[in-house]
This record gives sequence, structure tokens and C-alpha cells, in this order.
Amino acid sequence: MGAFRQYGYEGATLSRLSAATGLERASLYHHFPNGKEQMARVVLEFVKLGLKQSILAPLESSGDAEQRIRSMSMLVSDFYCGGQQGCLLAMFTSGALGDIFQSQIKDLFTIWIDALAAVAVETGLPAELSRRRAEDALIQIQGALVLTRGTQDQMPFKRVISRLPQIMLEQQAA
Amino acid sequence: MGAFRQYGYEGATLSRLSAATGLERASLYHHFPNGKEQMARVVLEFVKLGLKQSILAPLESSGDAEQRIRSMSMLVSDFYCGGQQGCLLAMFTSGALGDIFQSQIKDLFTIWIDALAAVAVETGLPAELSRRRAEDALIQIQGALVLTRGTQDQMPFKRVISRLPQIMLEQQAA
DNA sequence: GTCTATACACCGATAGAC
DNA sequence: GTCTATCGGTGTATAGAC
Repeated sequence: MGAFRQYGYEGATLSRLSAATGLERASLYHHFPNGKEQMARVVLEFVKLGLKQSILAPLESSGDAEQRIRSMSMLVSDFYCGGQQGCLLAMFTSGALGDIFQSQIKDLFTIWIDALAAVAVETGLPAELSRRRAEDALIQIQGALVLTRGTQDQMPFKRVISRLPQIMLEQQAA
Repeated sequence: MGAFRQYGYEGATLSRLSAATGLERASLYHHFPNGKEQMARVVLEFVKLGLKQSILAPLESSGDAEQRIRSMSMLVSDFYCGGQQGCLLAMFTSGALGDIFQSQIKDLFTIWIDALAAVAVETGLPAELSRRRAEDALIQIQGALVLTRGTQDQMPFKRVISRLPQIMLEQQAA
């Protein structure tokens, strides 16, 4: 998975995947008969599982909504190494790949947005506004990743992470 | 330029660049003796010029600050085709490329942030806050591009575009 | 299941005719 | 300045021994 994340789909050559897994190129085709595209699909499924079972898990616990969002924020920050690591989803939306992995990518974003929106709804916000807030949260996470990597400055990402509860839950209009 | 933007650095093969320019691969080496890397650098310089002379031009005009930001927003929306086109800068921050084009990318983001911050300063906002607002604006533009492409829904991008003046100029604390 | 060996296409890049 | 032809290297993928 690391190879796809670090180098993107085109840059994740079988040689790099071989080096990352310890298996020879030919052996990879035993596990993934449909080649590189299948490997990427499995990685996306793996990411989906990780998103659900790790990052989004705190959102479904009980307790203070703000605290739950803060817990997710910490996991997000760790997952992206404080903004130094890029987002696989963002990389796979680029270029001609969007056509190939579109539905899987969309699925992942939807899961994330729905989970965040559900928390906002719990606090009494209207459904439509909650969804917009959840989208805003993801916009800022993804944008902060781009800017932090582009400017070599971790501050934007850190700022967004600490601001997430406010983005989701502040009561005034937005 | 379109090839790099659509396919990314690795995906912009010389064959595609040849097709996009109408020149044979060998002819490209006459104009860019240092090969593909040089082509990408020239593209980035071209983008820099376009950013300054087109997108950021309204910010330096006179008149209402909000109106100037709105003018830039329109140009940004057109440039990214309502969010359907990805951002070259974001693509080039990914993978091992960050090391090669890092300084040029950083330069471009800095120019954009400084130009936006200057407008906020004009309206009486403190310098530090203005800079944060400018960073926030870019975060949301970049994040909206990712989300819009990832979810196949233009709404997030449109929402961010229309919200840009507010992000930059609202007077209350943030 | 993993390996070595290999097939074939395409990559970035160069030489040299015109 | 643009082309055809070609280089060495690497890409994805397959065959077959073990």
C-alpha cells in the first residue's frame, strides 16, 4: 500500500511493489492475477476497511460529539503524518485514473462524509447543513494536505486539524 | 501544458506530449534539450506567468476588496472548469516529484498567498491574520478540487468559490 | 507459492538525414 | 527545426521449473 501512496498509480511500478512486499514481480501475479489494476483495487478496499475500523470508529462511540471529532482528528493527523504524507484518494482522482477507480473513490469519500454528518445531526443540526459541514471538513483536510506539502509548512495542516470540531459543530449559521 | 495537467508528470509521456504539441518526440528535444524534466519546469514557469497576469491581476486593481476577490474567484472557477480540471500544483507535490519541483511549487503557492493576503491587509486586517485567511482560501480551493473530482459533484467547488470573499474578509475572529 | 527467465511494448533520449 | 530510425532501459505480464 505504501508504494501506491508514495508514488501514485503510475509511479508504483511492479519493481517498487516487489521491493515493498519482498515478493518477486512474478509472485505478485499469483496473488493478483489481474495485475496492477487489481492490486490498486485491493489497496483501495484495504484503505476503506482502515477508514471504517480505525479513523471513523471514534465517531460511532458514545459521549461528547466534540470529543469524538477530536479523536478522529488525532487519527487523521497520525495517518497523514502531520500532513507530510499525501492522500491516496486525492492521487487517484487525477488523470485518466479517475475513470478507472472513480466508483471506489466516490464510495470512500461518501462513507467519510456520512459518518461525519451523522455526528453533526446528533447535536441537533439539520441534515442538510450537517452534510455541508461534513463536506467542508473533508475539503479542509484535503486542501490542507495539498498546501502543507506544497509549501513545506506543517502549520496549515495542524491548524485545520485543530479546527475540525469547530467546522463541524459551531452553532451559528454557515 | 494540458498533458501534464491531465496525466501528471509520470503519465505525461513523450508520446502524449508529442500528440499534444503536434511535434515528434525527437523535435521536442530540440526545444527542450534537457528532456522531460525541463518541459515540466517550463510548464510551471508558464503557469506562474498565467497566475500572475491573469488570475491575480484583479487583486491588484483598485476598487472594492470584496469585488476584486470575487473577480479572482470567477477566473479560478473558469481555470479549473468548475472543479472538473485538477490542479497541476497539487499533482506535482505527490510522490518523489516533490523533491524535484519543490521550490517552484512553493514559489507559486507563495505568490498566490501573498497576493490574497495583501488584499486582506488593505481592508484593515492584521498582517498575520490576513496571511492565515489567504492560506485558508487556498486550502479550500485545493480541497474543493479534490472533493469535487472525488465525488463527481460540482457543488463543493461552487460553494467554495462563492464563499471566498467571506473567507478572506469577514471581520469577526477566526 | 515463489522463483528464474523471458516476451513484448513503451519509456526517455540520441544520431543523423533532410 | 523537423523528421525517421534506433538505442538501452524499464514497464507490465507470462511460462515453466522447483
